[in-house]
Amino acid sequence: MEKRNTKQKEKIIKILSRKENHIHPTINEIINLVSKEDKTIGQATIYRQINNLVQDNILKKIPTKDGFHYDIKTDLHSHFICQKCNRLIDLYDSNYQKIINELQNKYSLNIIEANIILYGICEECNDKV
Amino acid sequence: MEKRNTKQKEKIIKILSRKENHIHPTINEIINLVSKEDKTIGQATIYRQINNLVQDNILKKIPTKDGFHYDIKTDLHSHFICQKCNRLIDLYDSNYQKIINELQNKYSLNIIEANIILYGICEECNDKV
DNA sequence: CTTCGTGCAAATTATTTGCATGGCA
DNA sequence: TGCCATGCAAATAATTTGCACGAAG
Repeated sequence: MEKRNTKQKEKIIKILSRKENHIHPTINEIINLVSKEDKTIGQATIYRQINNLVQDNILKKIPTKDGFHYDIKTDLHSHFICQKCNRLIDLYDSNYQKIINELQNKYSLNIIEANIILYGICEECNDKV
Repeated sequence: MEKRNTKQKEKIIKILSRKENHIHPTINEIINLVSKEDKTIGQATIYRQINNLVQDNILKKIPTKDGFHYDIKTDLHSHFICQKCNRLIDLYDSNYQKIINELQNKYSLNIIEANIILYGICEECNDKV
């Protein structure tokens, strides 16, 4: 599982690490972000590196109804997707861990990862009506 | 939004309604189930009907890391996917609604739907080690 | 009778793979 | 130097669409 450090990999991580890019991009958005800065990086490389980063637990792969999004943050939180404006918003709640613990005990599971996605209408879109 | 009742649509609903098929099938599993009983139904029709049923809230589309699964049940519950045996298990917990309500208030959201997916190792696979 | 849903095949989109080459360790 | 990661293009997989026709209302 030894992985090499290439300038392609470093550039992808660097771009995804920027605060302004903490937008849970899809693979296409990642391809666009990367290509905008370096047109020489092939998209197969981006696919391969993104999959590597997910395997190495640097990125989290978030399945949604609209396809996969990627999140570089790793602390336990959930996501809200507005069905009007399509924004993806991070939600934090102190009770997640409690619920997960309860479920672990109740069903005798070993829970490693949680994907909690809520769909609805966000505050702004609600106000606009 | 008027939809016709065709024998293809009826057959698909009938098959998915059977208890033994409450296995959160993927689109491919659905295509197999349907084709096994009626080879004359085209797969484009199955794709189209499944999407209709999701739109009409008869089926729930569940995004997971391994692609979409479909669930004919509609009551609030979450799913657990065992990363060893790949089983998808339904989990029920009375606190979901409470958490969702809290998040609604805290973030001023209008939450319409929740997708909660937990990944880990199930009891049986844990015991096998 | 009119219009929608269907089956088929082709088109499109998304993702993976084979291979020759250059770059990292 | 040896081997892995890359870029490119082609292959494959997943999903959607165009069209002529048959069936539902």
